[in-house]
Amino acid sequence: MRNLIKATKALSDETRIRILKLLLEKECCVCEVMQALDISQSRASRNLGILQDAGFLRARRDGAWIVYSVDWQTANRYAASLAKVLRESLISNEILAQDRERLKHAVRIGPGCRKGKLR
Amino acid sequence: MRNLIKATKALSDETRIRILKLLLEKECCVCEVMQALDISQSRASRNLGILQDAGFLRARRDGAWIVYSVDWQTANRYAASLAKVLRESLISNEILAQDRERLKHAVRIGPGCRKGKLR
DNA sequence: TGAGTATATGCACATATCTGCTTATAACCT
DNA sequence: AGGTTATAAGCAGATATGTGCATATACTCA
Repeated sequence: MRNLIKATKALSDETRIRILKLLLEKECCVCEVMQALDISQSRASRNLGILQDAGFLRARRDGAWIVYSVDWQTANRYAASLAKVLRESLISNEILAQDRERLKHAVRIGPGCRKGKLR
Repeated sequence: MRNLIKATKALSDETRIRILKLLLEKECCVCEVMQALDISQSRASRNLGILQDAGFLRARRDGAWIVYSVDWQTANRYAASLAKVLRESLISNEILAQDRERLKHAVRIGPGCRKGKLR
């Protein structure tokens, strides 16, 4: 029961739904997520952490970055079930379309990019 | 998106999961739910209302009682999807087994029964 | 090894959620 | 019609949640 609640709780927040829908398209590092959703670094990191803790995501290091992706082999079977539902949901949502669009132009240069520090 | 969040939020609470699992077995009135889960009347009523508002349940009057049941024809398609997931979940959960057991002995005599007013 | 940087986390605050208690509502049934 | 009763809802208090800001951590890469 605890696992199920953890999974549904994780999915009961708009920011996290947007993140998970994004990652269902393509794995991302934290700085790509924050650019795609146009949110702060701490907000992106924290919500990625919550999704990971709930069993939706796995993280791996890739050079300087930590890349998050959907964990279909998760230990939390409820997370996998819900991820499947989400995959078929919100197909033509405008907000999510914007997120995907911004992701196209996102670059892996770290959180500083949002402060105009594009070196 | 709002509908999806409403549905997941409704399912991110243990009391409501217990109620929905109970109603997946058999439709119930409020006083049966409070007896089965051993919770207060206001708590039962409020959480039934939240589940109904989220699209999981429908209510109909039956004599003196209002009977809640799972709404498979709900306007919120996400609620239906999640209800399907829940139907296959928590199959051998101990708490839910107890709820079902207490439901067997529940009677439709209203909320007063918990205060020893068994006339 | 050390400077630099991507990510995580502590803290504070605003807001939301859940519950019990109490009272209001509404519908039945005589 | 009116008393009775099942259910809903207002209120207050405790707890949980989401976020920004600032800082800590940890890893890379020269």
